Amino acid sequence: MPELPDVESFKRYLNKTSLHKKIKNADVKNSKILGKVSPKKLQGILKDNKLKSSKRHGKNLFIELNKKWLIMHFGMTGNLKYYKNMDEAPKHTRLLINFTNGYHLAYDSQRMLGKIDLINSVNEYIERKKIGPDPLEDNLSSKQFFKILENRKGTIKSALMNQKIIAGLGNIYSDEILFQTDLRPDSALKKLSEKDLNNIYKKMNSGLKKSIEKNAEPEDLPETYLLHNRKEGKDCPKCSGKIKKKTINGRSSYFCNKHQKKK
DNA sequence: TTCCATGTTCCGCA
DNA sequence: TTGCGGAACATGGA
Repeated sequence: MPELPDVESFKRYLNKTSLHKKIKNADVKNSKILGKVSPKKLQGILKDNKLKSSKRHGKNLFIELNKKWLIMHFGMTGNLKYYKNMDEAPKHTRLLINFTNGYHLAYDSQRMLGKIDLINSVNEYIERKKIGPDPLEDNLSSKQFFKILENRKGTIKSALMNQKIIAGLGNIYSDEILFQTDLRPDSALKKLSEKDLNNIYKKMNSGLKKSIEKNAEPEDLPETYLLHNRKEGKDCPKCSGKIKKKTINGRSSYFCNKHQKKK
């Protein structure tokens, strides 16, 4: 799940459910999901604290505490859930925050590919990790978009997925954007015209916004989206073509063999 | 049993 | 320096 629209949905969910509530205590269920912070320190800081505000940049969710920020990355299988009764607890809870009102907020992660850490400054973190601009949060213009892709080698797909170039797109949304732009994911970046890049820019923005509008629920997205048939050999949701699969940058890419052209 | 999965990082090589 | 392939991480569904 967790690409930009999913993390944005987590953020809104967190804001709606968990901000400004007094934390009774917190429980690190599996310390492998922690970065540098120790379970003891994290639990100590969360105890009697409040979640004050939240920010998102790319696939990262930042949650403000007193003078500190909690950073959550969701990996491939991360999720947040706010609930009251313990029988609703998600199966793979790795961090559990218990509020004094009797409710709980669980960070769930089946495959544990995500990370939770404690940092001092959001901007400092983004700079240090060299994370690129967020298309929505940073209001990225088409001009800036051209500029950050300028003089880069490789395929358009790997550029879109590279968090250091642009933050938030993953495997599914990169494929989706290129599907809607009629370009094959293995097209060479330097062969794309300004018009191609402008199309990608537009589809990226409209696609991300549309998905956020629908809380990143795939079933609520238009039937013409690739994600409904993102499997080798399936029918193209847009034309009479068939879906093909190719490994690009170590990830499976899916595209229509008919309406998507390689440049 | 084997393959694959919405992510990131590290290594070796070109 | 940049980019790519492959592997590793840990878990479960098909």
